[in-house]
Amino acid sequence: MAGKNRGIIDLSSSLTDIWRVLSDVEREKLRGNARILHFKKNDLIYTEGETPKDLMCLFKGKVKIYKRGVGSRNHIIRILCPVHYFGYRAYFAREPHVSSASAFEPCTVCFLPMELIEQFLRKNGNLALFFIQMLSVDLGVADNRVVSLTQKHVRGRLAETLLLLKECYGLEEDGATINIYLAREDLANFSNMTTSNAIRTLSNFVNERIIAIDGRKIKIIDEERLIKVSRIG
Amino acid sequence: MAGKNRGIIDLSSSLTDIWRVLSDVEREKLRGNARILHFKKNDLIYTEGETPKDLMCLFKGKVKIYKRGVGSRNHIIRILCPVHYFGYRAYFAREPHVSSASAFEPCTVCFLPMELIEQFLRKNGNLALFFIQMLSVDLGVADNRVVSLTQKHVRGRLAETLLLLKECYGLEEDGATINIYLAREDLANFSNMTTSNAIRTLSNFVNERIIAIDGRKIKIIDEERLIKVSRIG
DNA sequence: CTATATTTGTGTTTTTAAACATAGTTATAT
DNA sequence: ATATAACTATGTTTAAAAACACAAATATAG
Repeated sequence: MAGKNRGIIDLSSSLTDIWRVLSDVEREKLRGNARILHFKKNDLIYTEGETPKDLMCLFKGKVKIYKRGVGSRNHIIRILCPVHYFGYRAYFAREPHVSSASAFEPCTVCFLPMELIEQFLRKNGNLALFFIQMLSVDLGVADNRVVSLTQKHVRGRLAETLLLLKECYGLEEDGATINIYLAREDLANFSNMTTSNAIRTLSNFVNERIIAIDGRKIKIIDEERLIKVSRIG
Repeated sequence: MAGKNRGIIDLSSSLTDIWRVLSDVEREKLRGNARILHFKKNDLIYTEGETPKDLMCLFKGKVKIYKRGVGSRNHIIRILCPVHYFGYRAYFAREPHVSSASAFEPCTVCFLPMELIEQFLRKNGNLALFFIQMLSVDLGVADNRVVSLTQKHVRGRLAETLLLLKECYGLEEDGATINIYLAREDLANFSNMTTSNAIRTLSNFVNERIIAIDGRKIKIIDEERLIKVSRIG
């Protein structure tokens, strides 16, 4: 795990979701145990097999959660934007991490000891519900995603990924360009296809005037079509 | 939702996991609100789009949780054996069911109102942890499964499924036959392949003396090989 | 700023799995 | 008990995606 520097950050405004459901005593205790780390582009935040110790909260930057697959093919499980919590599932399941997390771009992450969190949530029903809800939503997303990834064709999968990226990271000032700078390989690993297929399919979308590309920047020209392609393949 | 008859069943011995973490007051309240229903083979227990109302606990029988996919292709997300809880995820995520549950064979299911459960777990940290753990384990399983289903080849996926079935439902008295009676179509839907591919690949496994089949009954002859095939494809 | 490594783009070939067709078999309902 | 429907088995064809190859463009490190 790389990362350094203790930033001067207002926890109460950054950890909003959790902060809201904590008591004053809990807040104080948490404040004293929070560590804030910075990661450079491509830095590993945690990795498969590691023992989970902290609840992590992405304050700034973009993160991918991914798994080693067959051969050297990675699979991106999900992508994160601020403010989202991660890294806690494996702790609760009492098992090592089954995935890795790394920074797409420079990130600020807050680390909170899971032991403390577990201690709190045993007494604090709202905090417990907070985790139950996050896990429940993520499990629902996973259930839906597996059908898309296994049953849709390449075009449908890539279209879905582009829409997810837009959903997660939003658009730039032009109201069309997806606000993330991704290698074709990441696009492929998030869409269950080879890099060449991602490149080729992206080119096809350009020819069909569904998107426009400028290097790694992707502009959505015809969202209706993209949604349709995502649905029917 | 089909089902009938109020069975005479000892809740305390059947709901062991939850029962253990409840207070006496909670137990009494739950006892008064539990409904026990019986389902016939192939009966639907709940279905996609329905509003989740109950925590369900499988007392007896075998259940599949599945999703409608592209075209008429279903995807089996997971299979359940007694005693396992299900149907609560969507309630916690505050959304309709994204999956359906149906009975592989005659089943006994206990229904507990989710409102009551949520009310309890807000005060009862152990109950909250119980759900957090179940969700965390299931999410980890889902994360692993998606890589298998998307990256392994047909042989590897089917081998993995056979091993999962053995894990879940165990073996018959002969110590080799998997204790479940499944159509090839279900096998296919659980392994992300077409029915013909499930049939063909099963035949191949028979020719290779990895398994033996007698109608729908599958006997594992060479588990080592099956594990190897599951790993390397 | 330049050299080197990585990524992107395209064409071609090969492999894998789906789709289709059809016959035989087994369940199921009446 | 028999008719009907559903499932299983196998061969053949077609389509989709992976693998491979290589040139061009672009990042990145020193």
